[in-house]
Amino acid sequence: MAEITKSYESRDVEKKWYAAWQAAGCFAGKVDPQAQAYSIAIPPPNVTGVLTMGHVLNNTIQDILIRRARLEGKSALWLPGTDHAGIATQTVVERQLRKDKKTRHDFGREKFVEKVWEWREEKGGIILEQLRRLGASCDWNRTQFTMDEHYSKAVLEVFVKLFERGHIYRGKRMVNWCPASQTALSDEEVIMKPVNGTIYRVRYELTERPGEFIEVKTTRPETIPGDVAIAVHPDDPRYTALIGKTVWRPLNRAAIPIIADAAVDKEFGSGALKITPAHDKVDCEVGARHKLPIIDVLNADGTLNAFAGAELAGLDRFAGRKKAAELLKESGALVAEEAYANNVGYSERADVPIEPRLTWQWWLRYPRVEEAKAAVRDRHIKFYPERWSKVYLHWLENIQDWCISRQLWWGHRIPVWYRKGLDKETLVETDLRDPQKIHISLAGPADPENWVQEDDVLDTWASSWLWPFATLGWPDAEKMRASGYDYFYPTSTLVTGPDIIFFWVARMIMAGLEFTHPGEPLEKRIPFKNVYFTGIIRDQQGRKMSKSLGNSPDPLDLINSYGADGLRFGIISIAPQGQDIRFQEDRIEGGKNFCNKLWNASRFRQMSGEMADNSSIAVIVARLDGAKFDADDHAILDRLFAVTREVDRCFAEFEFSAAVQALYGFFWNDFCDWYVEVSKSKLQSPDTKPNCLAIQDLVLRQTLLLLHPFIPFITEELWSLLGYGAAGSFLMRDARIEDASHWVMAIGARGVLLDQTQAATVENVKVFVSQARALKADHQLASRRDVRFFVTTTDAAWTILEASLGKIIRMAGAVEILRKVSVDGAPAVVTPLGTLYLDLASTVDAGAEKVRLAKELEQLAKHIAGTEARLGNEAFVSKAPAAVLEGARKQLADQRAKRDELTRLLKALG
RNA sequence: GGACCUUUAGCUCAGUUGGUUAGAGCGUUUCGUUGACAUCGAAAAGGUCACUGGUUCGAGUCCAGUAAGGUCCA
Repeated sequence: MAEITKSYESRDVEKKWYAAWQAAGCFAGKVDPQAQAYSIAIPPPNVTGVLTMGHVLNNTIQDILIRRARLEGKSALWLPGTDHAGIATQTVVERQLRKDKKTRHDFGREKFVEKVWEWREEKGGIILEQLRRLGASCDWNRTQFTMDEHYSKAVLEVFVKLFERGHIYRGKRMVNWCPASQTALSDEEVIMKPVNGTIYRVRYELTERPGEFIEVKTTRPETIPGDVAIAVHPDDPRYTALIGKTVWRPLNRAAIPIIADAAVDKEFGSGALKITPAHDKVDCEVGARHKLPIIDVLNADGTLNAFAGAELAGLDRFAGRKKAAELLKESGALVAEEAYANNVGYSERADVPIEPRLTWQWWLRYPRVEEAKAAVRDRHIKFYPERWSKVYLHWLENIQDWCISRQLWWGHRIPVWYRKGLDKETLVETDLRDPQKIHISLAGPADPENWVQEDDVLDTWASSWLWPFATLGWPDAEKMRASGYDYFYPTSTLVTGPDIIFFWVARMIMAGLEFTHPGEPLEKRIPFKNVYFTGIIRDQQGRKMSKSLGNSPDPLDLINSYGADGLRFGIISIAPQGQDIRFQEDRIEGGKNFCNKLWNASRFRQMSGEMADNSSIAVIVARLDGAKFDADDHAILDRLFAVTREVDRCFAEFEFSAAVQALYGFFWNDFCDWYVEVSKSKLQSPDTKPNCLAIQDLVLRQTLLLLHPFIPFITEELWSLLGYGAAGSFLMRDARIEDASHWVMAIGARGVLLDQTQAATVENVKVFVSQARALKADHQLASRRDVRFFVTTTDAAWTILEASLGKIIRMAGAVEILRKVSVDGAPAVVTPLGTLYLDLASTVDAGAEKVRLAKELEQLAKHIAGTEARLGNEAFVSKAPAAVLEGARKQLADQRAKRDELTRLLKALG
């Protein structure tokens, strides 16, 4: 067997095992009727994406779940893929074209889409390669892309079906228009941002009474040429007399009416509102109520058009705003400019202010809204943390129709054809149902020469909402059979960020309910049973990590410095369930250090004695010798089973950081700092050595199993180096994790019964050793190994000490520890196992020693007072549970005994 | 305006149903390379659990309110 080197070098190990796992097909998700299915569909990263810390956290958690499921004997599938990300990808390619001074229009639709595919072949999906570095055990043979032929068919079929079922309609409505990418956006893609801008007070002159004005406030003077009325509240006495009169529009001068509408806020500004139906949602509604014309003064790209008037036409909207203000000033219409803070909607992708714009779009009335609510409310789908279900339900309560069309070229082109020569502007709802005018199908019309296809594509989310089942072959029966749709759907767990709860999670639930397993119960149609929401990773200042801020470390750099396992362990250890995470690189370093600790403890085992057959639990257990068990042996196995149970609990409740912390504490403190140290005595005696090594083998084996989901590479390597697996087998694929009760039974069958009482004595021995060390340190002897201690104690306590004396002497750095009836004048410390004296009477500074003891006595007195007060309280004694009461009494007795001993020591010093 | 989250050691955070003297990592101080590991070991210092009230024999934990910071929705 290969020798374990002095330090763990992650790089080669990671490369070696990842290649080996892949070559052996360890990641393949297979239908196995004998085993329970466990499946996860990856949240498909954008095809343009590169790995961020958010991805690291998210995908590490998924890998943890998948690997744990494998160890539990489940048949696990982690399905990977990427999202075509309409706007993002189109923007990337357009930016590239711009370098050659070209636009997509220079190529035309077909050629441009070809270019995007070329880009994707060449540069897309880098992130999937990066996930491999992280150790992600995805079934790469199943990698999917939302624009794959099969997937596209699913998307278009869903469109056709939803249209047939009456959920889809075409309508001219106010949409969120992004002038940068020149497409409509859904409400979810608009981010409200507070903006410090200017509000303009503008006066409109009454046509019939020159010199009299009505004043309005607006943040958008450039849209004044689009004003078609001034509205006032019908109950506003200031304006009652003016309703029905007209005013002069101050830009692109024309007479417009003063109308009354209850939507006007009397308290805002002067109480009068300019009505610009083309550029504001409320105005549009007011305009419709009053049958006012619509004057659109903006082009699709956000520049002003001819309707804005000669002076403004051609200007960008922001330049136009300035110019409009100047023109108003010149004409005397501008009363004042005031600083003004308001919320402005920005395009999520392009980060420019959106324009409300009246356009024809395709809309979806969501299906299965009530069922989607019930699924989460009734816990068929469980959210972790649970509180996000409230956010989810609130959104569904107030759900609005979804604008699913996008004016892009990269995406799923909507499968709608219009009869040639038809005026799309005049189509009404009934025309959509007229096959002479509109053709809607997957295959397209039989006589394509007579038809023109819809230019728009679908919103990217209108493809990704099918992800959990379209990736399993839906709706193609043959593909569904081949990919195990019936076996793996519903998927087990979705791991994602709460920021896409509306974009994606809610929509997937509705899609799953609508399209999968028709007619069957809800539990079979939901797309996943659990949803785990990760926190957001922030920098030290608490800001979101983002490319533009440059505050996000490159995960690949971190992998190079700390290893993939170190990164995984570190990130999980700082990611409590549902809380945002403040990134600290030193925690990643801590992950690396832990790996090194694990490595070296294994190395110690290898150096301590011949490796015996470790290939199964049975053969290791067979080497245990119950007769040779001492308190430490009982204690370490007791702790091992406790941590096994704790990790079980953590997985059941999705508490990964708690699991990692429990394992860290167990392995570092209980095993390395104590058991390995006491082993050094036990290993010197041929009598205790074999049993001690067998226990180490058991502990290491179980620790590797428990840790594997978190740190897969190093555990696989050590599993192999310590001989736990048969040749050609893998921890990740072939090993099975045993629960604590299985262990208790296994060692019980060997005649070893865990003795809790003995195990408990170890805690006192630890305190004893610790206090002995502290006593040395107090007297500047910490580094000496030749100190003599005396102890005065009871027979019972001495029995415990005597049983471990060799180990204690070694651990405390003593030459000997002698029991005495009484000791005078030596520095002492009161431990749970008796009073411990340092044999240095001659050199003791009695004064300092008295100060030290007095301080301790003082603190103890406070505790005693507190305990006495509690026990003296009649209410406490009569109402507290017996166990608590008994505990308090025992505590008081111990505290008093210690006080008496300290008092005696103090007196002895004079 | 509505909803939710956070506030515990110098820093970042744990703290499960209320019950001994509130924990961890990092940082700090002192000591240490005795053959697993200096990516380490030992010892130590460090907290009015944001504030105010309430419930309770007992509150970091439950309830109400206040303040500060943050997120989402409108």
